[in-house]
Amino acid sequence: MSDRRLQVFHTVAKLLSFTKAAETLHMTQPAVTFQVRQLEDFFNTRLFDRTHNRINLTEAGYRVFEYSDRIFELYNEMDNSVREMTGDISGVLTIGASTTIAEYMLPALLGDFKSKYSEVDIHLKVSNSDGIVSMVESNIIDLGVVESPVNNKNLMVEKCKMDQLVAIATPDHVIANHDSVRLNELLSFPFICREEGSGTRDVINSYVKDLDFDGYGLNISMELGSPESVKGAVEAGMGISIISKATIQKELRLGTLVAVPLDPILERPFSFVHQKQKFRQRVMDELLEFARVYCEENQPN
Amino acid sequence: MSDRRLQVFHTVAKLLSFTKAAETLHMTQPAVTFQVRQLEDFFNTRLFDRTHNRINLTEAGYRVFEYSDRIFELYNEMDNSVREMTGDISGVLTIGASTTIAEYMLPALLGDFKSKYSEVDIHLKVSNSDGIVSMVESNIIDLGVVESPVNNKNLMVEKCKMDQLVAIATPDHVIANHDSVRLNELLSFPFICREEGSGTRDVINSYVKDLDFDGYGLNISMELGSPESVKGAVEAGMGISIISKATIQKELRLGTLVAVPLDPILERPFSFVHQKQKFRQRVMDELLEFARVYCEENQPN
DNA sequence: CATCATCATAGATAATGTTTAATGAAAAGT
DNA sequence: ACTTTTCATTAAACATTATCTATGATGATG
Repeated sequence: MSDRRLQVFHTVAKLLSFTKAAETLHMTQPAVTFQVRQLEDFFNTRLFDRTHNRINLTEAGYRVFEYSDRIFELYNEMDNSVREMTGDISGVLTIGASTTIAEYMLPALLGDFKSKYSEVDIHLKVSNSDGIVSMVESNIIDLGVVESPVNNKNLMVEKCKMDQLVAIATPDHVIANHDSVRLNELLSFPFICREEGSGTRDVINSYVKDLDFDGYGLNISMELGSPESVKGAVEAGMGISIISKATIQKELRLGTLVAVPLDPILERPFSFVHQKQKFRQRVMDELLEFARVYCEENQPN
Repeated sequence: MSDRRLQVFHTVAKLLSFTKAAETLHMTQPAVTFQVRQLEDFFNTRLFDRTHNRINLTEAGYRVFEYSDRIFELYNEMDNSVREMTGDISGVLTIGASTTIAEYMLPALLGDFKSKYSEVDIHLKVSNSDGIVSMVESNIIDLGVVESPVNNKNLMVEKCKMDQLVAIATPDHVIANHDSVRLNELLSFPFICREEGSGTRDVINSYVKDLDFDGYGLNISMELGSPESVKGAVEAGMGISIISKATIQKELRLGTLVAVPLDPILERPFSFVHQKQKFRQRVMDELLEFARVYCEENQPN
């Protein structure tokens, strides 16, 4: 809700760009110009300095920016306050997540959430971890879910163990009926994995390093560019792999793959990041709580 | 500026009536219904209880009302703050005044004001004193100018001596070249005046009473319903009268009437009334100051 | 039970906001 | 110095939203 002109202005002021503000607000950039000018006409003064290629807030603009911040905070507080009173869980929640999470973890979680709270509309943006964090910072998204640890003291970070990495193989493979498998048992088999630089590969690398094998590493026979292709290769019997359990739910149900927990267990916590302002959207608190419970339930397996 | 829905809602909540809110906001009542419903849809709850013929705020509505108050205050503060910074005097000012003031005093004052600050738009509403005061109270107008004293501790009242009552006659009348005239000198002439109940008549009555004549009153030969008709009668040589100096500027310039100050002087202060909130429109402060100066200048004559 | 006052609804119209396409102006690359 | 690129503005067509007119429904009042 709230005043369109102020909202558009606020976004431009935050991003210091008409173009980026337009993208963020899902509108074209002339429309942004229009709204900002409305506001400038109203105040009878320029709010942005456009003399250089980069725009800057004028003194008046800065003041409007500060006030609009406070005004939006109040709007937000009002919104929460009313919805809390009426017990209403509805609204729009904009979430961002890194690729793997967005593709394998969130659909199930958000699906469940949505079936519980049907009046919530969820918008999901996909980007890499850094992108997600900066989107949270600039209020483009309400909530970010990323793999890597986040170090940003301006934001609230909450870890959630939803992901476990497991060894996978075809059902007829030697390790298929083990209850768990130690790393050295895997060394002899051809190993398929993601390319250097991927989040999953990083985790596996440091797992191997932590266990401190005396020189011997994994027998990497193939490096593939996506979780899907890795699964495909393993299903085709080309080797084994270590992969996020969340990504292979369908294959487990179909019986085309078998998952064997590692010993010691290899977990990768997810981080939920969001602004640490006092008044968040009620829907978001609800989703966070929902996610916590979800983690507990889907955890120890 | 600010959010239309909230603004409309706020007005309805204040007046507890869709119809009255519509009048106040210069719109039709269905439009008010529309905006309120937008807000109710947004919050997913009713804000007004319409079960009885009189509407009432629901609990949620009351909360929104409180918040909107704070939000508008911020908007207002932002507005003033920015305009103060840029030295901008512009905007819309809605003034209300009682008939005589609106017809004879304000046109000159507002004309001068407007020629100094051409970007100010002034809306003038005319009503009786009580009506004006209650309009100020419910924020329908920003500033009220009335004759009678105002006793309302919720409002700020500022007196301003702009009006002087003088004796008027044709230029060939006996009293025409007096520097001043005492009441007893007037008693012998046919006296024309406003009807019982009018503000001017009240003032004259109490003036006569205060001077405590021993029984003799004015020799009232005619009671007329408007300042214009009183002037006309005096111009036609039918008698003398006592009238607000502001109402006879044109006649003085034309020479069709002569004004003689009373001894003692008979003054009628005007009262400016407005809300006493901290943040008023900058334009209004400017107008008040302008009026003060104006009073000083047009005073001692 | 009829009448008045008040809010709701529907369809037409007016006002605002948005997009597409073209233009201008400043910075970066050649 | 000259193109290319990036970013904001302008203008006109188009879309959305708000408002008005006319009318209906409901509760209060005499």
